[in-house]
Amino acid sequence: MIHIGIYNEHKLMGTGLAAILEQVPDFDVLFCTENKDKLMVFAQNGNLNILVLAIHDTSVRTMNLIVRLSLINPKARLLVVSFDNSEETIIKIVKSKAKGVLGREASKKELIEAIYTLRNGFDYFTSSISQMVLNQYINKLETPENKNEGLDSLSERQIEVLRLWGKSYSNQEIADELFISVRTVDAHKNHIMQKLQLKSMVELVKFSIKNNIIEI
Amino acid sequence: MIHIGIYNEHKLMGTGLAAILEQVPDFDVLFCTENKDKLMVFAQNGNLNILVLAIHDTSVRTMNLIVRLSLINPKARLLVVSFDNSEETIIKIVKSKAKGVLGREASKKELIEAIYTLRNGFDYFTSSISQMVLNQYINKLETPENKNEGLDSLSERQIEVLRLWGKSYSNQEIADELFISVRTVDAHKNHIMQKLQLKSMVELVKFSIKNNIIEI
DNA sequence: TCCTTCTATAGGTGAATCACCTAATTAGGC
DNA sequence: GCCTAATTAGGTGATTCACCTATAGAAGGA
Repeated sequence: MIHIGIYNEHKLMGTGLAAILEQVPDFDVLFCTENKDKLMVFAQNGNLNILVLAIHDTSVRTMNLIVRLSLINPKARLLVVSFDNSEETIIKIVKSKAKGVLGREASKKELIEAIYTLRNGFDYFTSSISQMVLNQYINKLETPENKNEGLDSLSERQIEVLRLWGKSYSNQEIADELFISVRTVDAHKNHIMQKLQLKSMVELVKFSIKNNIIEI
Repeated sequence: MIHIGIYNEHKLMGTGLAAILEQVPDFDVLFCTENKDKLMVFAQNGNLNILVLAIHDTSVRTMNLIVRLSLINPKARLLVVSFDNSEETIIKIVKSKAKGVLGREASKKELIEAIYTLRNGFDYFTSSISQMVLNQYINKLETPENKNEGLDSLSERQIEVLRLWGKSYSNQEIADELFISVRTVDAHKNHIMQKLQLKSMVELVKFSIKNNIIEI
């Protein structure tokens, strides 16, 4: 008997998952909740084998939730079902201690397969996802020099310029604010673009949002 | 016997909904798909009474899908299950010809109740949602002048330009893509900025992200 | 210590874009 | 028929972008 818990912010969908799993004789659904606090209590159950987490975003809160769950009950293995199966999201989930990941294209059969696999002590990733992870790994190998793509590679001054620019300041306004020449502001932006390998201002805005420099 | 069709981009969740509905003796699940093209074919089935649509975003594409579905088979009443139950989203869904809306907090019982209600010719909205709609209606009365702040105020062409620009296309590239002059592209962007009362490109990117024109 | 690398600063130049306009044509609504 | 909006495109000057170069200082390694 495999004891399973379900968490889904979308209550109806959680109930749906439960309905699927209850069809399998080996499976026993211990709980199914859309409430985070209740989840934290239920998750401490010593009998719990598998915890199915359906997530709808990849916010810091959500990722922290996964980490916390893996800490409060290491015996319960985490199976994350994610609607968003972009490369970025998958990497985030894998990093956050999940033992298995299913994407939006997963089938009922795959869900059941994944649970058995996790129960047997192995990790499970949907084929499309494992391919993705592999690609990511290969890319890492191919660039021995870490591209240093993140915020860390930027200097304080560069971030400051980016921050003001993100507030819709013009170059002139930024220059006035920082008591430097407009050309310097321009140079800073150029250096940032070069360093981050971005093609356009649109991508720079996206980067800034991802890194919490610009609020949306 | 109520004949039901299910569409959910998240295949697993669609299967889950099917599992719930199959437990009800009165219900007959005709199909359950995550494929838009197949949905379009299945939806034409004359026997179809209820079409359950689980949606994960409120992009123009998704809303158009709802409208199209209501047109190709007016007999099949649409029940939309939305993860996002913000006021904005609900209004969009209601506008798009859906006969019923369920939010993320809906229960299995409510789903079944909603289907019976729709079958009987009435509309169904979760309580939290109907309250919201009411509030919105009151607000509308209070502001006779439509603010027209959103995506709706933009023309198809303007959205198209915005979409390409959001893909980091330069004005010249957009012009080539759409077979128009660079100046026209520029004019479109100016009109967009004016209409939306945006101060900078940064704000335009934010707007585009909020409205699912740019993916992040 | 010297050498290298990174950073902050600022300038040059030409192309592209922005921010203001005007304006013709067309389509839709009242 | 009139009015409004959309699409198209051009003018002009300011601003910014995308390439460079260049200097002074700081940090770090051989």
